[in-house]
Amino acid sequence: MSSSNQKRIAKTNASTPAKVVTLEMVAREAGVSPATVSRILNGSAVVSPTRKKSVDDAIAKLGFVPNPIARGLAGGRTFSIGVITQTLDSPFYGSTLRGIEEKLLPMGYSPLFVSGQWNAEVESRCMEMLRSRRVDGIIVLTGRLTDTALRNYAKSLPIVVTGRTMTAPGLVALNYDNVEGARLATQQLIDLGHRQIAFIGGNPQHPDAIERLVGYRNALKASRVPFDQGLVAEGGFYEAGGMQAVVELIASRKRFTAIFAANDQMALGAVLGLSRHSLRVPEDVSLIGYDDLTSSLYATPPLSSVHQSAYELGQIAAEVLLQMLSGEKPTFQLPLPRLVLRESCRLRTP
Amino acid sequence: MSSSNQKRIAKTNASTPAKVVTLEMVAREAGVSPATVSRILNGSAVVSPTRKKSVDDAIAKLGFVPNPIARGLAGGRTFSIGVITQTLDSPFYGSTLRGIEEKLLPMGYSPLFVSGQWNAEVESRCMEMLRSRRVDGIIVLTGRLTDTALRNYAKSLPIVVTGRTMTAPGLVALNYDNVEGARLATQQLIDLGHRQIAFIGGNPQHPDAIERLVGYRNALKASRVPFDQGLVAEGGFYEAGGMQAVVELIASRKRFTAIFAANDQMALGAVLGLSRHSLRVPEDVSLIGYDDLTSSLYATPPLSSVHQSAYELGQIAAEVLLQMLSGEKPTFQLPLPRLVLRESCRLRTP
DNA sequence: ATCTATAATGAAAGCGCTTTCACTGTTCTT
DNA sequence: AAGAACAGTGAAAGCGCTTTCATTATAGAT
Repeated sequence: MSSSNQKRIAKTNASTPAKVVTLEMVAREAGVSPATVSRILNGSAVVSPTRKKSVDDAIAKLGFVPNPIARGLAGGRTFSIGVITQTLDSPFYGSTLRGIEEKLLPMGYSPLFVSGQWNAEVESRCMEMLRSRRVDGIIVLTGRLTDTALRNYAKSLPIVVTGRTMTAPGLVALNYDNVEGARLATQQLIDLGHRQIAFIGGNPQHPDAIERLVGYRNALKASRVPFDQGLVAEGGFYEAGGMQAVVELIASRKRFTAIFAANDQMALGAVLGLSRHSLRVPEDVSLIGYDDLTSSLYATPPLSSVHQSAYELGQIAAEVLLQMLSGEKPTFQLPLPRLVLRESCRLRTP
Repeated sequence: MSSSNQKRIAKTNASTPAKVVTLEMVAREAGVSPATVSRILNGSAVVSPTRKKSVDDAIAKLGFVPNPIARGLAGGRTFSIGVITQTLDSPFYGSTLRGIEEKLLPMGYSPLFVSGQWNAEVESRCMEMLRSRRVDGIIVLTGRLTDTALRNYAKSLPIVVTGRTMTAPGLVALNYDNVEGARLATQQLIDLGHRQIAFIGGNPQHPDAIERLVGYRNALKASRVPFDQGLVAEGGFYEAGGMQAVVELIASRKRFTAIFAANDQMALGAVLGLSRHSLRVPEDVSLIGYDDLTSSLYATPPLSSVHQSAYELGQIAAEVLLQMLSGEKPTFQLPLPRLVLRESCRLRTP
């Protein structure tokens, strides 16, 4: 920061002649003390209706908007919520961010989004940054921090974390039932007559990936279909990996008539991989994905998928955090995963 | 905000026993005045090397992190940048947000993302919100605000806006050359022998949509291919619209052998629409999209598209704003749109 | 009617930083 | 060698709020 910098700022401000209305001006206008105005603003004490009225009038007349910065300094509350997402451009979490924003803004809170990039160290830095910005609470979308680390952060700040199952004081974890979702998808393929069902998994360190594999295996076992490690490939949760996984699967000469991919992005990549070998979906291979992205509805063919509303997840996370901040005991109900059948899977043709 | 709320907060803070290191503690530790520490932090005045050293040591020893809230109140600068995007879950702008974040964070600035939802009124509210949060500058990603409105906001705050061409004091506009990009795509289809080239446009109020139509027409004119209004359909920039547009085009019984879609999402929808009528890409219809989304690379077939880096756009926008904030004259170079040829278009088969 | 508990208010002290202002030494001038 | 100019520095006054604390007015108790 050069000093010329500072000067320029000063100049910019000068060009905006004292438009800002302060609480003190409201107090003077209403003929009360600043303390009274503050109390009305925060509902932190009872104020006589007479004064309340005159203050409200003054606020309206002057168009007063409280300065969140000053509130933050004085009161310790900044009305901002830190949100650690992993990448800002994820088709899945993007909707979650939208859900969070939509719940927060009407309540006067602003989200502060930062990307952890699926990296515990980066996430820690984000945490520090958010704390230094004095956010009132934090929402963590999955990520790679250890439960212990989170538990620790939760000592100083209310936290809502998605994508894991754990409990700790000052922390609530929100998790969709991945095992059940994966079971549903696999069971559907079994019901369609498929027996050689390949599984394209995500990053094996990722809890979602692990749980979905479990669901896949559970379904197989329930129908006495033997599990075959050779039918499991890793796709890293991105399109490229899904495509690569299919290519490897085919190269291994393992027979399969269906694929369950642990997310839609990999499923989409798989479609391309299959087509490279002149295999069509669903004529030659049935396919089910996971997440039910908006774009999956318009894939060719439209992709069957396990729906879990990312948007709703965001809304719930925000709501829960708001409840924690207001001292209520958080209550919530996560929707169950459900299978959305479209055209990417069909009866096995013998 | 109930008073129980306040109490709860107080309690939460109490459980974090005075971990916060303040500038004053650093000053005491280093044996200097707070003013000196501040000057070192901001580089706002020359300080003797001796004291600088001892202050730096004290900062390191105590692990001091300046409180941006207090800085905001005292200095008028919050080191936060407002970013008005339209939806947080856009596959295109998502990358832009990432680009912005990556440039801002290392410089000590934090982005504050808000969604304008392609609605001028909502955007105005966002603007007010950002101003009330005292952001140091604002980046607007396209949006629907009038140029006049922006010009006005720019009087009190440096602004960078993308997706339009305009000039104003305190404002810089960044715009990709949509006309040229659309011309490139259309020309390519013409070069491949196509003469009946349909155009699926976006929302006709959207400048991008208008400019891309112009580019399409320019290319036709340059090759003396007559323009046919019947080959133009509107797809609203989403998959659903792209699909719908194709369905209508087919229903109108207009012949066409190629389609240029004004963005990839519509192009992807178009693929599905075509397949509904047993038309394959590229065998029966050649297709080129716009934006070159990551997912387009893994579409089946991989989609040819006009590449314009959303990510880079974000980076440049952030950089330009930073330059403005430091009083420099902003310099930048927007990359030209370029055509990325993949498998969705081929020579016309007569 | 007198005393105490309670409700409603204002004065004033910060929150953690920046910035002006005034004050010392130094280094140049001439 | 004496005065001017300047480089470093600290004291102190805020920034716009919240929150204690003390004070006064009012209701309730005896």
